[in-house]
Amino acid sequence: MEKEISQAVIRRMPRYYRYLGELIDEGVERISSNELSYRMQVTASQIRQDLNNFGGFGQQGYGYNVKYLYDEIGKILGLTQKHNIIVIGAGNLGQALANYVKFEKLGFVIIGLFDVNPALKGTFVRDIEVRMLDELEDFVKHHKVDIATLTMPKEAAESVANKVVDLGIHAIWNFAHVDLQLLDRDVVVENVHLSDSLMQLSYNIVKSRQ
Amino acid sequence: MEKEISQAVIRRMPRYYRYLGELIDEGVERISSNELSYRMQVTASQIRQDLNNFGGFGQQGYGYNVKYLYDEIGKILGLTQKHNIIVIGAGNLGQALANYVKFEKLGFVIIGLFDVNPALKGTFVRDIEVRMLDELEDFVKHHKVDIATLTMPKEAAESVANKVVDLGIHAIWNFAHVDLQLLDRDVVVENVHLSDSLMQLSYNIVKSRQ
DNA sequence: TAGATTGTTAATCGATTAACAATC
DNA sequence: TAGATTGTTAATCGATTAACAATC
Repeated sequence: MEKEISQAVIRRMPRYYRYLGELIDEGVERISSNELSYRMQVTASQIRQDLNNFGGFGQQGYGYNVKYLYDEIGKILGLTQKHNIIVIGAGNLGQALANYVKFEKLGFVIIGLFDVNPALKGTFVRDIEVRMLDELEDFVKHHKVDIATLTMPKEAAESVANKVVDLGIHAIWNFAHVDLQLLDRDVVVENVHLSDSLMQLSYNIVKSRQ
Repeated sequence: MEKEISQAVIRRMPRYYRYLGELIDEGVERISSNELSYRMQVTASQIRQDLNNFGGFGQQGYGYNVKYLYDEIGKILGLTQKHNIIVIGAGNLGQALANYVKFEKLGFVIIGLFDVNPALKGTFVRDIEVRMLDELEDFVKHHKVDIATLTMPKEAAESVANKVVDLGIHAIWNFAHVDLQLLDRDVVVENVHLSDSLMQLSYNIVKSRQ
């Protein structure tokens, strides 16, 4: 196996991707690590190190071809393939995510919305029908589902997460405010803990006042 | 000035806070760094190091008093004071956040919702009226606003961010998919880049398949 | 060719873990 | 007092930055 690439590096890749996309929009064809470092407020050294984890995308004396590098990072991030997403928990946050068209441009398409509240059954968010959670097994049989988004209350998250993995979904985007205990299960989890983010902001507010 | 505490440490504090809250709910009175490390899947050494950045909260031979430590971390994170929040951008995400009651338990209260779309003027989300953005200046004069949440399209984010700081709001919770350039401005920014999170998940999906 | 800039090795810095003396 | 466990120093590990030879 090749040497593992650290999550610190992975976390920075979407940002590179975003800046390169902006450069394309501006019509910039080539860029040096030095110019990019100035724009992004990171060191040129870090940019070159990060990119060289995945291969040599530049050319000495020239720099990087913007379009080429953009496409390569897209490949690295798996954006060349479509990702079908379901959202479990059709409350405010679930509906908000289902309404987000922006994700579709990156290849992430929400194809299903589930809840346990019978009052929501058959209602629509955009063109997505809200189904009952007990229909999930049948749904998964007929649709390819790549990612399950968890936007239900934290009490239910763990058991739903296990169910989802049982049904063959191997990626979870978790908004529930718990650490899912899925040890030894074949699943990758990405957490979005909004209240943690708010608390970090709060800390920095207090600090800035000192 | 005391030695700066790294953001790596700060990022972990809300998680400690959450676990200690759960321990209180379970009726646990005291806990050792070793027991806590087992629950949280981190090293006991890291827990003790992290906490000792802020002071000695434990007692040799005893461990940590759960309730006391919980309260102290709450103080560190600034949760003893109420934070008034406004949300700018009353689209899906903005409305979802305005509907989140959970944040209120932590002292974060959403007191205003703003947009530029006249169709939304005067509508309500929970008990929060949607106001037009040009009413913001007047609103800020009559209400204490601690945090401005940006949930508008990225094109507008930078100018709104500057306006908000001009009006005396010194904290921004930014959901717009841009890096706000607010150098030399007296403001703390916390970013939530949902599509970056999704791309990181996508990378890990591809990797797990190899 | 000469200048520019990468890819990569080496040096530094910071964060994590281990160890243990202090002490409850 | 003896055992337990912290607070803190020292050691290790990993990530970032600097330097420069390779090369376009």
